[in-house]
Amino acid sequence: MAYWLVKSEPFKYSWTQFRKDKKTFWDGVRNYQARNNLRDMEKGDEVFFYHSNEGLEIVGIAAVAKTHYPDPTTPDPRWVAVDLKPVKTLPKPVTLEQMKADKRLEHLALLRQPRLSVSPVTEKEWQVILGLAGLG
DNA sequence: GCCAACGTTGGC
DNA sequence: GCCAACGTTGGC
Repeated sequence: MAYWLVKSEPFKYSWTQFRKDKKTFWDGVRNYQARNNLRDMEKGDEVFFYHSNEGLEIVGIAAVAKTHYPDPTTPDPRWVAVDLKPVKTLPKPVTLEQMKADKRLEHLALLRQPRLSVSPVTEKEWQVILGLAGLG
């Protein structure tokens, strides 16, 4: 069981929309590191859903519903997609500011590589963020 | 295989 | 809307 974090611009695809859809394809990733992370996802892995540009906060938790398959949005075989389903909305969203301010999260991949759209989260970091979200 | 140019992302 | 950071592309 591993933990991840995905980013989405709320204008493009928001958490609210995701909850309504009950499920989504996580596609359109065009970065090798992010792609490798997608490929490493196992069914049941949990994933923080982060709003970039607008909000700048983790708003919910999703889970991997289906492991990687070829990205249907491109004929290029290099890229993959996964299916995600929403698990729960955070009682208190965790902002980027909060995470930056927390010494325990200084190695968080999101903070070190802000441009990576799919990044790993360690179990320790996961627990810290759950705590900040009011789920500790 | 290197490196400059360019495009994209995302925080501010 | 700007700009810095970084990944990718393409010429040599």
